[in-house]
Amino acid sequence: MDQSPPRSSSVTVADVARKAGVSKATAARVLGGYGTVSDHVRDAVTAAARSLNYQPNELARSMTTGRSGTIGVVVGDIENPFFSLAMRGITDVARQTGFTVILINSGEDADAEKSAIRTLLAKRVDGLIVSPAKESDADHLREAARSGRPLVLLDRGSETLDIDTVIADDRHAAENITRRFIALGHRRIAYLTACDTPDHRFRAPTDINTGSVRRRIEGFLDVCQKAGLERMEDWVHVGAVTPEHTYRIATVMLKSSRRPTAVIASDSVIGLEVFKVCRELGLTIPTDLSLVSFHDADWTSVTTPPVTVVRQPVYGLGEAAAKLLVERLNGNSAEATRVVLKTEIVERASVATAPA
Amino acid sequence: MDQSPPRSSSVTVADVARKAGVSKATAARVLGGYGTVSDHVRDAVTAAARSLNYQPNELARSMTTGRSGTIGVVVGDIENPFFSLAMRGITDVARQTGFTVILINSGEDADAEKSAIRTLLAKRVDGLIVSPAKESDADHLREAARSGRPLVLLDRGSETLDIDTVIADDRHAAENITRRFIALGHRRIAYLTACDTPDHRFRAPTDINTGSVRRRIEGFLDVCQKAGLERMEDWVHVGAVTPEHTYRIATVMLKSSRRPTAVIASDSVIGLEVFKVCRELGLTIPTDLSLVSFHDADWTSVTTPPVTVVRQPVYGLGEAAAKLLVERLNGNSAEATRVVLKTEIVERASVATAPA
DNA sequence: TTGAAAGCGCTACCAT
DNA sequence: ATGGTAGCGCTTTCAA
Repeated sequence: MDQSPPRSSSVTVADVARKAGVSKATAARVLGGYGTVSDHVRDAVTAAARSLNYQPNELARSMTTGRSGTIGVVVGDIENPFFSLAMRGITDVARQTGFTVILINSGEDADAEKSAIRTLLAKRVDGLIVSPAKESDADHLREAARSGRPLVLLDRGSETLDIDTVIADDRHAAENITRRFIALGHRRIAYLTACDTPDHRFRAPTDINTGSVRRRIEGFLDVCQKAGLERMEDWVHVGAVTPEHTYRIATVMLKSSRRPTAVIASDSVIGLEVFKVCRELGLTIPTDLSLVSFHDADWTSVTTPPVTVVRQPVYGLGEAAAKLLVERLNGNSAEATRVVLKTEIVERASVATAPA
Repeated sequence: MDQSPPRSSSVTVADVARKAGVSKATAARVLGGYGTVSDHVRDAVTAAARSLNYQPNELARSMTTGRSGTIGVVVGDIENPFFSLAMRGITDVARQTGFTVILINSGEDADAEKSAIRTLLAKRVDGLIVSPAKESDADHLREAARSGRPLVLLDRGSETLDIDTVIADDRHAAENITRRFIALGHRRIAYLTACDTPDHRFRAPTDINTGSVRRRIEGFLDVCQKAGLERMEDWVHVGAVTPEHTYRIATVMLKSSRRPTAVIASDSVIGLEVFKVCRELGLTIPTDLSLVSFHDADWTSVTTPPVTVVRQPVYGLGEAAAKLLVERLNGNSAEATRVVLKTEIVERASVATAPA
């Protein structure tokens, strides 16, 4: 047919139109798949496009339509299995509905998150899914929500924010675990979280900026209080931001003479580290220490003993968030929804009665 | 000052220019940070922009400059720890160099990958990082490379492709493991991979479309052959595409009367499943079966026994790919590079001499 | 230093 | 059914 097709980047509708011997408008109609064209012309344009190796410019398309077919996602850390699985849920829905995903890691840093949202908005994403690092200053979220681009909060988000949110019933899960521990005679129960406070000490749930974790700690403290356990705030450890930090915190905690007899790990990365420290210190699970971790990570089922976990519907969280966003994009403008997905406790063998 | 700022989406340079009492061109110069402007005018424009809450439209900017500040990434499955870690390396470099990342999952499907690349190109990404599902038909890769947008292949890519590539020394790693096994007296050594063939049976390395895996199997077979082991092709199992598939394959394999005494798992998801099946069948590692897995996943260090792995510099793979891409974007047009990162065998306790 | 005007490639509206 | 044309919001000559 033709010799070497020209560099694709420069072929425009105008070129195709010229080659097909029709107007730019007509060529655009068939290339863009809108309006009405006769079969004859359609074939001619299609042929011309192919022979020129025409590649549409989505940027130009977005410019005029005002829609980019893109959704922006801001997560704490894509390396964390929690987020990578949620991301899978998001991207699956995106693909099915014809959207493309821009991903930005905030590193759980509020400033980075703000700039990420600004960048995404500047790139004219059609909507946003954000897993906010902090909820104390949520002005950028409110602003984003008001920018006209739909915003859905993932896994976090406080009740005070009038924004679509998809979370798990973290509080409920934490309450269940705590009750179980207490029923088994545990009194020294520790909670470990990556969330940090300015002075790395915990005083009250309001110190915690991450909604999902705050709710869990509230549930934990509530149940403890109702059971007559006092000053359980002292057993909440914050700042397990990296495995190294967790290692240090867990080591100090478990070497203490008044060490806990039960531990709740706020995510699987923390749970893994606690497990390792136990080994290192020669503590036997569950005889010496009972352990429950949030997130049903793969490793939890192959350890000896396998560890009891809170299974969160992580993929479903991402999926639901994306579906909700797409609905908004399709014009659903009902008031802000709050989707709460059920968690489930997977009993394995890391929980036992408190040592005497 | 002003009353409620207008909906940000509609504020353009023209609006700012009008408010600041300068021409559109001048306003654009300060807003875009190019050209020269007097301090006085700069201040006026900046003030006007702030009071109107001006948000630049990157789409329009990209239209005229031809650069979008975006790189497209196509991976097999972001849920896989391997890819999520590599992705972390990529996004970190991207952020540092002012780029934004569009992520598409191919699901290891060649057609999906093609359409992903097309989409990305249509969105005018500045460059691409792809982890190709198959290498047999790499026309779309060649075409992408010729489109003028730099392309870097991640973890995979054959020698015949004249495209920038970042991989690990998989072959070397596989050779080492195999030699070790043979030295320990193993003769029935199985290799399990997710890569599949049309009839789900393995005959020769050329059946394998994924470069990294093909290289490993080549290394495996080579060492076997030199050691005088014959028909080791029969011990290569393909099609462990999901945990369920792996479960089935591993179960059949390990229940067989001529079951292997050593297994090499081609990734950590497969390794985990093999570990589970061993448990279920009551096989003791390493007494009954030696196990080595590729990818130093978190779970491998907490099992009993902990499992020996090939540690690949996964984060570094992503990082190197992104750095290489950014160099290209900055004009480096030397000929295609092939970066090979070193792997390391992490000795743990899942390898022993062959059972008698 | 500043301004006017011409595009970037496409869609969308209004005629014909 | 088809063509002409006016933008989208920005950058980038070219003059002044």
